[in-house]
Amino acid sequence: MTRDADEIAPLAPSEKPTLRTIAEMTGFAIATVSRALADDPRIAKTTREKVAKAAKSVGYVPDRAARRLRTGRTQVVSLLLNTEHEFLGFTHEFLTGITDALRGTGYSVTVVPDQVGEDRLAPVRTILRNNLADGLLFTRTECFDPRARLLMESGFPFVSHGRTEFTTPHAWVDFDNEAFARAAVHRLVEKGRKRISLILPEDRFTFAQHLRYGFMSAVRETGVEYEIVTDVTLDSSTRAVSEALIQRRQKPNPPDGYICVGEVMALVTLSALDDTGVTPGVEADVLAKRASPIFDNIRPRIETVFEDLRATGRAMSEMLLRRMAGEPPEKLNVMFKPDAGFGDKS
Amino acid sequence: MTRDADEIAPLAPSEKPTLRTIAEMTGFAIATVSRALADDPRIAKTTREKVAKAAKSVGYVPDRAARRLRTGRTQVVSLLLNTEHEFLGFTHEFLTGITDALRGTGYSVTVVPDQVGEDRLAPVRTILRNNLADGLLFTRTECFDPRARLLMESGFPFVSHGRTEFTTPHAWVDFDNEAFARAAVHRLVEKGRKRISLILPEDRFTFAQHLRYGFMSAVRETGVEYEIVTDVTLDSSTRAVSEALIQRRQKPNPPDGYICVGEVMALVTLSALDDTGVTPGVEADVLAKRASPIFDNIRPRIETVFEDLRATGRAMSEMLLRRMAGEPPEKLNVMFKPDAGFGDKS
DNA sequence: TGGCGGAATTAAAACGTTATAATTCGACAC
DNA sequence: GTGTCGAATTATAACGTTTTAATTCCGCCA
Repeated sequence: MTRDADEIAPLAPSEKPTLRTIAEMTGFAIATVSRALADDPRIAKTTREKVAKAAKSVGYVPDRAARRLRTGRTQVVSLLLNTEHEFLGFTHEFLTGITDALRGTGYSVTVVPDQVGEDRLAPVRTILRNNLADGLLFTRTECFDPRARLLMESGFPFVSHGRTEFTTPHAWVDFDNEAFARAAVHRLVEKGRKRISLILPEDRFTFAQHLRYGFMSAVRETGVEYEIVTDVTLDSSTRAVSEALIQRRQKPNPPDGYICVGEVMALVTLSALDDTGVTPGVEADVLAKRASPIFDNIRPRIETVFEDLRATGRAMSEMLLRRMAGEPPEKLNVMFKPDAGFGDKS
Repeated sequence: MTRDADEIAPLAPSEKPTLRTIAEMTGFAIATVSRALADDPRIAKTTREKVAKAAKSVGYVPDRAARRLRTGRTQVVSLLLNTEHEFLGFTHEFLTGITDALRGTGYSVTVVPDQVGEDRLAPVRTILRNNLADGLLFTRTECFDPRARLLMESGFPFVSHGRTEFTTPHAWVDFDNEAFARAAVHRLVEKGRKRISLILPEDRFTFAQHLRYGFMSAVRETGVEYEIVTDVTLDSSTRAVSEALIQRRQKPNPPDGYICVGEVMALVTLSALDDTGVTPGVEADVLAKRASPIFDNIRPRIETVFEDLRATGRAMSEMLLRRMAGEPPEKLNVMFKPDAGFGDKS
């Protein structure tokens, strides 16, 4: 195999270029080309440059299947996506953040459904066993999330949206729901409200604990009356929630302040108030956490705190990249704080 | 290699099972096992059964990377997802429908961002060139969609959400926006409205044509006055739309009927009316297309028509499976009709 | 008895990589 | 001159499949 000077043979431009193509163009062996493209210092600098040039000229892109077969790395990130219930726009914003952060990294995202009602572990098992991804993102984290446990045991890179209560550290991104709940109570008291109502997520979710804690401590600090709705959760149907709220209003001593974790709850609450003849802002106040900008267009206007899910998705993906690169999880945590707080309309 | 009677050797259960594992267990050659698992009739029935049993007992799952390398098929479906703007819940519902339909097929979905403002062809090119998927789904189809054109030229399986105006047939799923617009006009006239306003998507999108056509023909039939807002489109920011609507109300002869293509438009319209002191249902009426159930909780109540995006995602995926199996696109079309129509609250 | 045909199975190559273990070759020390 | 070292490169095997082209083996006919 003669290698003639500095020239690059202009090969048949027909088929999809492989390492072999470049090897033939440059006269080097396939192994050399592979190494050169990986910028291996054991390959002479001049060689590396020549190879890089040739690769570029034919638009070489490594074959994912081949690389995956050889290395066992998939170049895929899986997202466990809750398919039952969503805060308005959650999926969209979150996914946009993820694809944003992954752009140009060579990783692609696959979406895997996660049914909270069913076995949440099953999809994780499939991914681990069949080696379908190099890393995992998931949401709606539980205090003792079985997925997190399994992934930690397996040493598989993942980032959760929400913390767990395990002692072993893992990567997470979370919103400070404790601060949100606390701020909401204080704001309602400030507005002169006397009895505050809250609907929580199911107990098993970590953020339920944070919300409860923030809520309760602010309630104690202020001495305001309160009630936590018991027969209904964040995941109940809007109809069930609506009925529960309406029924409550027909009993004595109804709340005059509502804290809503998410847009859907806020809309349901507003409509329940409307249906029972209560005017928000007058006889009662509603405060909410929102994840999309549409609330600017809801009337009556209500005060909200913004959870930036696009930024959340971005942060989680960036962390996952670092985990997959081998970085230990200890310092990979981000807590998003509620913005300046209630009262300032955006 | 002796094959002893009917027994299956109980192999070391440690590592991930491959064809080789099963070959060793059963005493057959790897090629035979491969064929047997594919239910190739050239393999003796008894052999196929024995192999199937062994495969099941070790929980064999074919390695995707290897199969992909060998066959060139990726077992992946890509979804081009608009990341700029969404109707509320669109992404969530649509994606849920897709993962629903793909469950158990062995296909997984990857999400690729599609920026309408940028080169919509770029991600398609990447997918084709690097063989990143076996099929493609996309939304926000244009009359002469360059993506559809390229994919048809390449013979690559795809299903679009929305039709094109190409003469070559391709698979699509669409909502009958023409019927929606027509029904909306008629309903508003029925309610006694005299001047009807519509905000359209950008002209290049096919559904803009359908909406316009349905709107205009109903307007002619009824002789009602109308206006199509020109300085603003469905993709304009909510702020811009809001301002346009408010400004219009301050001029003479404002509309008293509004047709809204999507939830966001409806909310913006409602808030603009509220901000200008107009009470929906009294001085004006708002009709909308909705894609999520939250509208039940919007006050004031407005009449809506439901576009089931989950079913849309499901239908598109099922079609794509058939396209990928080699079925010609001629008959692969589904048109979702607006439900019974306006007036009946769900 | 020899040969033929067909059913069942298998050996081997290939897909495009990467990693391990050579191999080449010139420089330099003795 | 012989031997050793190290830098640069390369041959080769392997990852787990599918598929093409053998090969085995048996029954059957002449």
